[in-house]
Order: sequence, then structure tokens, then C-alpha cells
Amino acid sequence: MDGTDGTGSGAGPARGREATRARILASARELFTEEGYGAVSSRKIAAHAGVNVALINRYFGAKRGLLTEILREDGVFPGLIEGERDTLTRRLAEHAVSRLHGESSALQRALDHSAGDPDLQAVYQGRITSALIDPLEAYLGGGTDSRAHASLVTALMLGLTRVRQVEGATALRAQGREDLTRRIAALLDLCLADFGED
Amino acid sequence: MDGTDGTGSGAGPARGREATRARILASARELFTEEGYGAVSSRKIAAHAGVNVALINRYFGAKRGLLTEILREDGVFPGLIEGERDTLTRRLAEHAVSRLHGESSALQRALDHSAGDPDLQAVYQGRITSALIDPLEAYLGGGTDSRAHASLVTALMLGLTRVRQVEGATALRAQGREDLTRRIAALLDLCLADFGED
DNA sequence: TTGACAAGGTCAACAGCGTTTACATATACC
DNA sequence: GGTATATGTAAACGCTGTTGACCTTGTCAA
Repeated sequence: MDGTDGTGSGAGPARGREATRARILASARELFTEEGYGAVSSRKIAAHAGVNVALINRYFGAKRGLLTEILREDGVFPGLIEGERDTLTRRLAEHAVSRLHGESSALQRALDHSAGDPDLQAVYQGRITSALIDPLEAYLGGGTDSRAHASLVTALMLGLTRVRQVEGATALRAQGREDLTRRIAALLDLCLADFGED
Repeated sequence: MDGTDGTGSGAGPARGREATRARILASARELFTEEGYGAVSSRKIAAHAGVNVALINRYFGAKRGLLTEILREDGVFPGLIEGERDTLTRRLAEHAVSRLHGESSALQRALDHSAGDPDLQAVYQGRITSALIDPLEAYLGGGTDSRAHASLVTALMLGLTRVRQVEGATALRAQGREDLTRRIAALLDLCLADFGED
């Protein structure tokens, strides 16, 4: 008994399914964090994990399955879309400013950087929808316009991340942190205002 | 005389430098438009142009050079960042709504779709900076806050494009076109407001 | 006219990628 | 013990972008 697996019911597996899986995943996480998704090859991950390349595809289907799994474990906007409605935009704005200042985790920054990889399009599509737009829509009450409001909020949040990637957003960061947070919160409030009121 | 080249001064070139270049570029443009940057290989472009693969690298340095050249020819936000200041945000908002409705050129849509390709990171970085942020900053007068204002505007514009890619933005498009345009214009106005006023 | 030089174009190869297939090995149950 | 099954391995497949050696064509100078 090596006590690794949970499939103990049927015909017993062998050496270390879960252990191997975990080793691959840990290596992928580390390398993606350091170098980004596109820059790390399957063979490199396998070598780092001390494992055969083919096992990546065996256990995760394909390279992108590694990232899917990593994303599944980490929340992108953890704990923001819950709690008081009055302070929602303030919380989101603070989160956005933190990101502008590079205060998100190293992994998160690397993943932002890999967001446009063609291979990951479907992964990020599902991720943004299920971790941001959908929860926002539900949080806002699910009315007819909730989806549109959620989309506008998402646009601003994603756009800020992109601008930081493209030009560093030094001018934004040079604004006082509180001023910038208030401005973004105000923008988010306007995103959430009823349509036809401007 | 085959009348192709402009270098006629020195020792004469041979068959068709400019003609070949143009043929490659036209093929790349067509294929990128139809299938996107990442999905089209160098060999495919060469075959479509009836040309040897190596010529792509000879004339454009690398595959990404093709896209650089195409972007150089087409303006991304042509003619928006000029003219009356009072209607700037309205013009930008109308442009954004057009994009949301898929009314940009097929090429532009394909390029939006390829925006995150790792190979193109530097290309798009320079493009967005030189075709959007920099002109905006200059247009806004170049004051200390102009850059920050330009960054916010860019964030919103890029974010809207991304949301359309990710979830289709059907809820946004379902809003009345005029209402949506007004909302985005209002957001852009707020992006441009002085800091510390909220 | 003949030689030399350079530009344009071709061919085949390189190193790397993600992925798959056929095979060997070790484990657990009957 | 035999056998099915899960785990791990090795080697290849087809593809990518890119490069270097080669051939061909055209033009100029001697």
C-alpha cells in the first residue's frame, strides 16, 4: 500500500498516480510563474518534474489542461463579488489598483501575461465568464440589464490589466493611490447605472 | 525593363523585388483576415503567394514582420483623435459601439483576435502605444495628467474589444445603440475628468 | 565579348514544438 | 500463479519558424 489514490475500489492502480500528477502540476505552476505559459515547453515541465513527457498528456489531456487545472485551484477575483452591495465598486477598484501596482501574486501576473495565447483562448474565455461576468450578473440581481452592467465592469477591469501590460501604466500609478481608486470606483458606478439615464 | 523597382540607381536588381514583396504581403493579409495570425503558417502564406518560404524571412525578417507591415499600412483608429475636442468622446464611443457590433473590417476583427499571441506581444505593444495612447496624450495637451487620462481611455476601449471576444457582448449589443453610445461616451468623459474631483 | 559581381530565388536542413502510438514494467485481484 | 490493469517509457509523427548553402538571372566594367 502506497496510500496515494482514491480510486481504491476497482482493480488497483500502481505506483503513484496522484503523486505524479501533483509533481507535474507543481512544476508547471512554478515554471509558468517564472516564464509564462508560452515560454515553457511540455518537455521542460516534464524534465523539471522528473517525469516522462507523455504523462502530461496522459494526466491532463494536453498542455493547456495544466493551466486549466491551475486556474481551477486559484480564484481570479476571490471574495470580491460578495458582501455589501454599497461597497462593491470600491472593492473592485481597490483590487484593480493593486493589480496596477503589481501586487497580485507572481502566478497571477504571469497568467495575465499569457492571457492572449491562442492555445488558451477557450480557457480564458470560460474563466472570465465563470469567475467574473457570471458571478457579477448574479450578484447584481439577474435583471435584464445585469448582464450588460457586468460586461461593462468586466471591460474596464480587463482593460486596466491590459494597459498595464502594454505601457506599464506608470502615469496611472503616479496618480495618488486614493485618487485613482476613487476614479475607478466612480467609473464602475457609472458602468452599473441604469441605461438611458446619461 | 520590367519596371518594378525603385532602386534603379546602383547595380540593377533582378526579377521582381517589389512585386514579390507585394504578393507575399497580399497573401498574408488575405489569410490573416480569414484565419487569424496564429492559424496561418509561413509555408501556407508562401504557397498561397506562389513563392518560396525563405523569401518571407528575406523580405520581412520573420513572420511577425508581415503583421508589422500590415499594421503600418492600416490605421487602427483612423481619424478619431483629431478635430473638435468637444465631440472626441462621442466619436470614440461610436467607434467602440461599431466594433462591438462587428462593423470593423474583417482584417481588424482578425487582428483583434490575434492580439494576445506571444509572438506579437511587442508588435501590439508598440501599436497601441503609438496609434492610441501617444496620440491621445498629445491631443489632450500633454499636461502632466494627459498620459493618465489617455491610459484610462485606452483601458476602456481595449476592454470593450476584449469583452466582445470573450463573451460576445450580446447583452451590451442588446441595449439600444444610442443608449450604449451615450453610456460609453459618459464613461470616457469620466476617464478624462481631472483627478481628485470624484 | 567576356568576366565579375550582386540581387533574386530555390532547396534542404535545423532545432524545437505538442502530441500519439507501441511497448515495457509493476501492481492488485482471482 | 496467472492475468488483467494501471503506470511509466521510448520513439516517432507532423508540424512550426528560421537559416545557410546553392543556383540563376541580370547588369555593369574591362
